[in-house]
Amino acid sequence: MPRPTNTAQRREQIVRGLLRIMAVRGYEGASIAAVARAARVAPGLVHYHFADKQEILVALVDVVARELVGRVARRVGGASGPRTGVDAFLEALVAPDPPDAPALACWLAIASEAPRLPAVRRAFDRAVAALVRQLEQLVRLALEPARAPRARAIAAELVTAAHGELLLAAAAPSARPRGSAAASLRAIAAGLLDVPTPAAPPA
Amino acid sequence: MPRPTNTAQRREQIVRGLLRIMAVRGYEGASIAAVARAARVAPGLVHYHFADKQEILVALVDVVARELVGRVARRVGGASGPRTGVDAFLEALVAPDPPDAPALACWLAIASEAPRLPAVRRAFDRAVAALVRQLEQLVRLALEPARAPRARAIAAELVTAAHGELLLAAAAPSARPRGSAAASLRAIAAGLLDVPTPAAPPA
Amino acid sequence: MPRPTNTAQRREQIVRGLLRIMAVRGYEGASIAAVARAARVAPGLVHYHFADKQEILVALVDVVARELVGRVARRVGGASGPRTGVDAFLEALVAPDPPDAPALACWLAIASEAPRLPAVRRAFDRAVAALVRQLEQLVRLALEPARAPRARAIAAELVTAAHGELLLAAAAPSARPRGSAAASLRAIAAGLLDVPTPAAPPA
Amino acid sequence: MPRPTNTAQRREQIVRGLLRIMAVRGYEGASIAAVARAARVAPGLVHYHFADKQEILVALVDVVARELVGRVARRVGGASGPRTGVDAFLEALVAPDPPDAPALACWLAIASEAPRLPAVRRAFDRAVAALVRQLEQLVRLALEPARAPRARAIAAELVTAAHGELLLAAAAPSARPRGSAAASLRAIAAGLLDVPTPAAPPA
DNA sequence: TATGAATGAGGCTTCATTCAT
DNA sequence: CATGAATGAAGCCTCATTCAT
Repeated sequence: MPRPTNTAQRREQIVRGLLRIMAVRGYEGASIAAVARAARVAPGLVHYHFADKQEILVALVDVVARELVGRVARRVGGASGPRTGVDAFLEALVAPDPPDAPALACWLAIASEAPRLPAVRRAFDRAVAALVRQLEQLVRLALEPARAPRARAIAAELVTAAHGELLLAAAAPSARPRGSAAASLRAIAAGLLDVPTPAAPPA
Repeated sequence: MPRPTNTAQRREQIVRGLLRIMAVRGYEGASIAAVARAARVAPGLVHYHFADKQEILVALVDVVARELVGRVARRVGGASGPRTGVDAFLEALVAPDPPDAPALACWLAIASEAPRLPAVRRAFDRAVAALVRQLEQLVRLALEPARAPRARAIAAELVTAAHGELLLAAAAPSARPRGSAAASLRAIAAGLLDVPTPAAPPA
Repeated sequence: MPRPTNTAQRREQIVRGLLRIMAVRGYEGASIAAVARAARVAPGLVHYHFADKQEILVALVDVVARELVGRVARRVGGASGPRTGVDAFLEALVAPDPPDAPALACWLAIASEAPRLPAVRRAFDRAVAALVRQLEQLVRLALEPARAPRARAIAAELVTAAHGELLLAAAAPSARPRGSAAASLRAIAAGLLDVPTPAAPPA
Repeated sequence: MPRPTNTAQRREQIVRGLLRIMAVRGYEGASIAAVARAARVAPGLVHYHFADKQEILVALVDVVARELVGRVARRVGGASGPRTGVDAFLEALVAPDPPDAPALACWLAIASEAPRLPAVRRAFDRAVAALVRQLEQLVRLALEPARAPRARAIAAELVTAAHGELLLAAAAPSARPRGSAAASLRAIAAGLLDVPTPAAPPA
């Protein structure tokens, strides 16, 4: 077995190349050549390790998702109470420390492609579901026991709202009020955690 | 003065061609040729009426925005009370009647391009701001007077959350709980309208 | 209707570009760029008039087939008797006048691609069937009336043998005896026209 | 003298890999990677044993030729009379038992490449010449002594016609009459063996 | 000998944009 | 205004070949 495989590293390297380019130019704007350059790799090598461009994107979903989950966990770890756990989680999603900015920009770009790329959608969908479950634990802690069954739904609503923040922060920056997106999410969280769900309107 | 100009109709026609294609294939996927075909217009004519592809997209933002606002107004008009006004508004954004589906898909596609296309971003930003102001009126009615200054922020938060619903409904359809996106938004609205904003954490 | 269409001429022009290149380098060896150059046309124009490379090839089958049929008809027209009609036909297939050489080389190249390209196979199949029918008429004249029902089969056998000559003349030039391929075909024709089909062996 | 060389087996293994792929996809369609996979060999090894792709093809000519000759010999061996010997030979060429099909498909693919690859053409040419000589013996037995000098030419004509059958069976399957290609060849053989060559036309 | 990674040229195709009519 | 052809620059991908191990 003369030649040990280094596929895993190379794939990661290339995926991170896509991350860097895509954060700035989006998926369609990320040419294979640019990705290869960013990954410091010969262009031909990209298709040696990936069947096509989309496959890199699918791999990227997992990489970025892992980073998100990791970062969120780190921030939440430092939170002092149940309520602050939820807040820390949401803040991690929308108010990145500078080094996380590319990953978040990328995350949004991925979401933008997902509707039209089934394989990407599946991967993204799984990753979002994981985020929701992660948040669900924190929500459960912050919720009075009687409302525990709502934990999942509330977590999903918060994750969804956070994605709205991500989207509009990038796409309509001045249409929303001053103040951090995190503050908005805290307000929403507060509302969901404290108020019982209203009955549906009589239609 | 021979020939009355028909530029306005032609532009509209072409813009609606883009709308139809873009709702399905996204912006990059909408080739000028396909747009022209959808608009039943010769390809060459497109660049007679628009300097470049992006200009069509910018025009599209206004067209779709007008439709959104119109539809929202129509639905809200039928609402019986202040609270149902807000709910109707949100529902109009996320639960389209079938004929509105393409416009909403397009809206999301526009939002996805906005971060990287300044001209599009400006137009989109204006449109979102208009939606926020429109909702602000309804929120004000549903809010006890003492909290009126929060109306704008709450409206913005709700519009933002609605965009999160749009995004994840298309990009991560199974990661969120059963039930209509509208119900989730009602829950969020209820929380925001009834609960005072919590103080920021001590940081 | 400002701009009259010239699609037909351009398509022909491009198809003849393919003919010239393919006669020398085969189908895979005929790059779109080379074809465009041979046709004195910009590379991009090729895909304006043809969906893909294969479509040019399919169009080429018809063009070359028409030429073959035409040339054969011309040569046969000069033949003096029924037997010489058949001979002239076969000679036209395998012993081209110099200006016809590229078309015949191309014909063989087409036959070589046909097995793996269904659309090409269909077109080629039709063209060969037409040749067979054309020859059938001549065979019928040369055949004693009692054997008329064999005319079609004999024509097919002769066309087939002629394709064998084409193939081996190009692929195994020295494996066959001196003397023109035409002479060999005359011998085969003589045998088929004069001798009743033998019964199949008892197996 | 450590390690006995296994070069011969490896080459054979690789050549048979090419055979399998080429029978289905043709020469250009047979990538080195696919051949290596079919041969269950690492891609890098291919160019250790062969200087380039064409060299594998040249080697393949001999392998397939050997198989053809062998199969023909086997079938002819079972023939009862001189005439059936010729018939058996031709049948072996055009009506393969199922396990021989890939080799014949490959044979045709080789013939298609030969015109443009001199080294391949030489090898193919030699192989065809060998087939002709093999058939010549059988023809001689079936021919009345006075016509013995024609044996070689007749053999060549029959081999040529058989290649025509191969080509059109693959490229124009429905343009020829029902019934086995073998029957057509029997008819041609009968004609050539029984009828004296006609004089050339007066030109 | 053998492996699997690496390279870089080149092919097909798409497409925004321009232009002659 | 309108049409349809024309252009040329990329883009994605394939692949024979080379190379380090």
